[in-house]
Amino acid sequence: MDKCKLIPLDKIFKSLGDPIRMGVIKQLIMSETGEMSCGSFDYCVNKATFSHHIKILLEAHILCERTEGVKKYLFLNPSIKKLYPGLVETIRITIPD
Amino acid sequence: MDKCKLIPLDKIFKSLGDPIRMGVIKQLIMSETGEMSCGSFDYCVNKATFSHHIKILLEAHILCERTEGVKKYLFLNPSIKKLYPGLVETIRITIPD
DNA sequence: TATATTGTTCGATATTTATCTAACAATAAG
DNA sequence: CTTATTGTTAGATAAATATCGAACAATATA
Repeated sequence: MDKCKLIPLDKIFKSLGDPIRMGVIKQLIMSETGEMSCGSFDYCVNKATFSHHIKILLEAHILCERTEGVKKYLFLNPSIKKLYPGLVETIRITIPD
Repeated sequence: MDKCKLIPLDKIFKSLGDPIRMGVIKQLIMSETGEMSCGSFDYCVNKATFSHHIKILLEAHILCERTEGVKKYLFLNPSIKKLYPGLVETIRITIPD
């Protein structure tokens, strides 16, 4: 739970400092259910590259995953919003209405 | 003023995603006057390298500068706090008391 | 069992980034 | 005018990162 406290904020920022990864977060924020399978995101790179970016977000503990059959569903780590409430809000206000 | 709106958030995050640059922001937040000269920061790299990191923060418009004689004083861009109030607060809560 | 779907891993490559030393520029002080 | 202070720039190098194609693994379906 408090594992996120152990993740230096600069590592979190670093993981968010990429347009593709930021796109993932924004799409999750905008999603109805709060979770999306890897293949359901909009992205403009090879799927291997996309997988690489997802891995980075998972390792920064910004995302959590849930496997169902052959699909892997991703969602924002609820602890992040608790520990750094201003972080998700900052991203949210950059999403056009 | 609203020039910051034009800076994509992922670029801002990227500029913050480095321990040295994060150190600069934290030291400014903790400073009495809100501004510090380049040479007055604590850092553990060559001064040329440090200058490089400062440049990145300036280009991300997170910092502003003011020159006085041979010294250059740096301070947080006031617009950042207005546009992204959660951002500075997120950094602040990671600073030990 | 054979095929399709979903996602990861491997190996290679190109780009970006961090870092240093040395030289430089601008101001200040003697 | 000479020297010290403060910070930047140039050039070189090493490390990290992004990217892709191809092969793979696991599950689902026909």
